[in-house]
Amino acid sequence: MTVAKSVERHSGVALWRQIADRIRVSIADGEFDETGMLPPAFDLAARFGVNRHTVRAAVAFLAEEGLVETVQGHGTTILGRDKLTLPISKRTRFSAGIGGQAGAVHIRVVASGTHPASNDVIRLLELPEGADCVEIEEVGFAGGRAVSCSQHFFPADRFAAMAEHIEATGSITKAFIACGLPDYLRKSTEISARHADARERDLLKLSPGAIVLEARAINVDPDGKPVQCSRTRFSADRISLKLEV
Amino acid sequence: MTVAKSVERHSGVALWRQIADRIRVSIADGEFDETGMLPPAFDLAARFGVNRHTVRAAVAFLAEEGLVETVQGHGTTILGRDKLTLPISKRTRFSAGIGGQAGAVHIRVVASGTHPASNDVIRLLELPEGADCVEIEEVGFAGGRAVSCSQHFFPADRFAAMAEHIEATGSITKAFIACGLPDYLRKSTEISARHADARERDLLKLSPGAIVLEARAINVDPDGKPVQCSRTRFSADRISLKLEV
DNA sequence: TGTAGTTGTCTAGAATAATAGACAACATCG
DNA sequence: CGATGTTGTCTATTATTCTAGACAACTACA
Repeated sequence: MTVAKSVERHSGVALWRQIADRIRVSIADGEFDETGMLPPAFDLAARFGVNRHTVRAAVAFLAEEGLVETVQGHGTTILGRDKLTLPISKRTRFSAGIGGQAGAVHIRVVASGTHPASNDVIRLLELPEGADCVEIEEVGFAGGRAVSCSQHFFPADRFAAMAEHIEATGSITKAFIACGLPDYLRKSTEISARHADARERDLLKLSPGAIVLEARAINVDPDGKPVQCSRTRFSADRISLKLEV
Repeated sequence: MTVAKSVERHSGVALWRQIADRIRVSIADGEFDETGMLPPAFDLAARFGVNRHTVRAAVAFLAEEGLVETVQGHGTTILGRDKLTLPISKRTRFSAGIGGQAGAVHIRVVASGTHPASNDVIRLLELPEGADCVEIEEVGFAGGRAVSCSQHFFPADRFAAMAEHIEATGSITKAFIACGLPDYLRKSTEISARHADARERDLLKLSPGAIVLEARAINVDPDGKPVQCSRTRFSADRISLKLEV
């Protein structure tokens, strides 16, 4: 009763996209671990019952994602995609946590602004009614790949210049130091999992249906006063979280 | 910092499909609850920045799914999509559990056969080594919609004719009676959630990325002897499970 | 009854996706 | 070097998707 499954035509999803998605899960399943390479485009075309050019489009898409690398005359190599592990503890730092597992680590601000804090943010940051907050949306990169996207909220009175400092240093820890806060601690972290929404798929270059780990965190200064609340979504493909007690 | 998100071209996903998916979540979010109807095709086309015909394709797709119903000259009505609740207890019966919440309830056999039981099935059904089992794949309907698909395994010695009886009666309970077993009890149920695979999407008419609830169950006769083990996947959109202790 | 608002259908054309084949460019290995 | 196997690029053709516009068919309401 096993059902051989090929690509579906007229499904509203282009063949190359279906094939790319299936190759991606085959890679994740370790199907090509023996050789570390994808089969030749011609073989893949036969397997999926499509033209070689269609497979080429799929593989090109995966190459753009950074999942594979193809070199002319040689073949298509599967790049190491070991999941990064982000330890979460009292002293969680994105860069330090990921560093050593991946090459360059930095974050890039995609949007920022100052505005009156919402009720949630007022509660989480223990702000007075009507206080302003700095909101920053940022994408985290490790080893050249986007692995996370976050929304951060800081009290506007103490951290008005966070956005500039983050852009300059590529690190929240360093930006805190620049704002006169040399140390901070993780007060709480809540973790959930769900489907990536359109915004996350866009920022993290995920496929439809991809799964994200969402961590909602509050950081406090050494006196226990909240300095940051944030909502970070990690691509579940690329990151696993390790809770340290 | 809100980001207006329109449809993506050249993404490998047809525009009508993207639009259908977004309308589906808008409905789920209650966006059209005031009127109970979709906006006119012309308005939707403007909202998504596409042609009216493209929206029509999306709405036709949703209509085929049974999510909406459009009538000429009037508009497109959103159909009631209250989730059905299936109580799970010692005396779980699909028909009886769903009945009363939805109109016609029945199951349809899509495949069946008798073969030597796998190791898992031998263990679960407590069969002697090398025994045969009857395997049946079936889709459950409620109110005209497919809500579940299942694989069932029965000991072949006692229930050789299950497939015929199920096809004839549309009910497992009745088929058991026809096989001389007037009563049975639920021994165990394990529940998990995951993405629907291609087979499930096909049988249940689900979209890519849809989520299924998977229940693995064992039923026993009044003497405690296993008579059935099964793996049922419910469309998480359409069914919720209620555990009764 | 008639008017406004809506969906259904038809035609046609443009843009995109997929197929097909030929050959060039490159890597590897004997 | 030369043979083989691979990817890259080009052209051409077909199929599908999307756009565009016109008008018919239908509903609802005054």
